[in-house]
Amino acid sequence: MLDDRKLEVLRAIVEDFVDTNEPVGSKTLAERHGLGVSPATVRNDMAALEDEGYITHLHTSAGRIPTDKGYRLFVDRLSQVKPLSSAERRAIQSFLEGAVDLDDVVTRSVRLLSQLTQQVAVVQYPSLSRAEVRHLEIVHLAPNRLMLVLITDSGRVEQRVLELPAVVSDDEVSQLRSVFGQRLHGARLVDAPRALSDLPEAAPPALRPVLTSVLSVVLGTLVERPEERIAIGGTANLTRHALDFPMTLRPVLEALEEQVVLLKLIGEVNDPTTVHVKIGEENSVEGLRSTSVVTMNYGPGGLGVLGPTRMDYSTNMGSVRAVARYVGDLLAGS
Amino acid sequence: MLDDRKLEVLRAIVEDFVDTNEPVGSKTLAERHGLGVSPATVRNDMAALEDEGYITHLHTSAGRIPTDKGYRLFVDRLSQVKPLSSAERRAIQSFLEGAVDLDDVVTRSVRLLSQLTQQVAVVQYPSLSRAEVRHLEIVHLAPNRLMLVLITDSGRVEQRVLELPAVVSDDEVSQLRSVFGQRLHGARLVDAPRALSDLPEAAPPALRPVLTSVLSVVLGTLVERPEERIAIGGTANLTRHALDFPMTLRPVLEALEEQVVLLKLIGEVNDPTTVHVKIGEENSVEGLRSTSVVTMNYGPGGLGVLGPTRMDYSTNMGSVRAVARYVGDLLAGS
DNA sequence: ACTTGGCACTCACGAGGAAGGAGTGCCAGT
DNA sequence: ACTGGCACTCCTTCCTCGTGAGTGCCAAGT
Repeated sequence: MLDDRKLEVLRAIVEDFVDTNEPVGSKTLAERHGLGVSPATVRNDMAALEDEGYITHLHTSAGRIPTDKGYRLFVDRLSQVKPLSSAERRAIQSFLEGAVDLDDVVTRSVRLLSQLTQQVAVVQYPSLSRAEVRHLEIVHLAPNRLMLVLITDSGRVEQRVLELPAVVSDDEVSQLRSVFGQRLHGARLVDAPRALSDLPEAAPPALRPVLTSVLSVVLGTLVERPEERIAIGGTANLTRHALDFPMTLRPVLEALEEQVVLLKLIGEVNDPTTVHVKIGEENSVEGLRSTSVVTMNYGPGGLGVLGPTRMDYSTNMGSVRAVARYVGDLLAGS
Repeated sequence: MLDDRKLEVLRAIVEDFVDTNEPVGSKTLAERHGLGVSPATVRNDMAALEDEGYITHLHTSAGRIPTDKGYRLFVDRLSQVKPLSSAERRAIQSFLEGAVDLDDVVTRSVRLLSQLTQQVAVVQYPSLSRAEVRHLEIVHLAPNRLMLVLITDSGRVEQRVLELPAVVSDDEVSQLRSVFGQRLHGARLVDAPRALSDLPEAAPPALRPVLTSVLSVVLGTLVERPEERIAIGGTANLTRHALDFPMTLRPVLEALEEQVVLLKLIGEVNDPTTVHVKIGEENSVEGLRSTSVVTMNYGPGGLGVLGPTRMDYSTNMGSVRAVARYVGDLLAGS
């Protein structure tokens, strides 16, 4: 059905359209790309491609533009992830190496990605659930008030304030500290419930009420529904491609304000080691049906970029992959 | 020069224009607002107002619209901060009371403000410099690596990782901990340099090298250039008023991505107890010359909203003031 | 001295129409 | 299976013209 030349025509259409943002006609296409056939032949191929749903045209006498299905085929079979230039690699490296803490790494990654791709960039903080506990600090804020500060191996710091039903002494707090410290140090957060399950019985009776409160906070807010954080940047780039958005930017901007949506974007990844692309209607999020998302995991979290379906997939996939790898290495090494 | 009726005409123009987003003409104005004079009279007043620079028109046969100067006069002399309805007050209260930690307070405030005003909301995290130290924790991550976790009275938590030139023992770390703890507890961060100035001499010689490193990080990164954080939300609201932006949203979105710019917006406040308005050209930030900003301090930080100059100043000022007060109370009480 | 009705003038805006042109689909020829 | 030719579609651009909202100014009224 789709012989090699038809695929070549599709590739040419996608590349031309991405480049010029104008529906591409048979004549210009046959000229510009060295297909070695006449416009008429290209027209026939185009008609076939249109029958299969890979391209459309807005009205009878307009050029063709790729459909979501067309982009999909292009990404899957016709394009390759484009490696970055060595200059770009160096830029990434030096830019990310300057980061002083996790917040900084994430912030810089967002900037970097949005500047490299000229799209909206999204970076998830390392997920808590898969993280290892490096330190759990219990701070005695007030007689009946504690603050838990959890530090993970990826450098993330989470805190929770906790009101106790009864007053506790400094001494009891340091007992708590050592008990939790011993049990949790080096444990992964998902394993915490198991590691802590027999705590109440094992502890001295006097400590139990406090211990149970603290335990429930640790398990409840840190393990069961760990707070996922996400950084976003480069929203201004949306206006750069404003022409590509059929209606307005409104729904897109609205969707991008929802943490849940962003997590969904980044989280829906099957294979954690490759770049992943969602195109237009493939997005489960209403309001992002006219956008494409390129994502990848860097290990304990994900990152990616979002832009119009008419984007340079090869390059963007390259950038996302490169940044994901650098960030992954950076976090693993620290 | 500007008698009462002229001022009344200006108010009517501003209110009408904010309401309808259409240049307002003498006839409709004389009808809709009970001015008790004929259109011709209104026209004369308009001509006077235009001579003074309070209003303009885009072309000869179009209605009048307020200039920045006109809005300024309106805000200063013709409008009052509009108190919120009791329903709104209750909504704010219940919405903010649900917050569990500082991050949550800030995030919720941003949402709240952007929803109340239908504009872009900006909330600064409580500034570190004015904050009191509640706790400084020193965590021994690795033999030659420490993490400092600073907790302030406003609930803010800052961390810094610190590489030491030499290996330190757990014992030394706990000494450090107690030394810093004693000196800093309850001190304001701006007073830290004084409180810590004689530390190296007072400490046991063996501890000095480490102590100096830690000291320099505390002073350098936490005191001298404390990291200001800012949360922003409701960007999608910009598209709601897209018609009001002469060019595109681009420069506005770009400006909003700069932390520095946001800080400038919120920071340039003289009187910390009242609502503050910057209108159009009054904004020192290029790119925000077509926007107005309504801000107020809530105590250790500031917050505000940003929108087109054509905004409902009375209501927005009311919302900003109300939220600032609630947030201020909330943080002071915790 | 201020206010008012009248009146000519300006100018954005939308409708209607024609010319231009890019691009298609189809067919017959090689 | 490819190609050139050709009629057709229909978007785009440009023009014109009528309409109406709104103004500025003047002379008359209070």
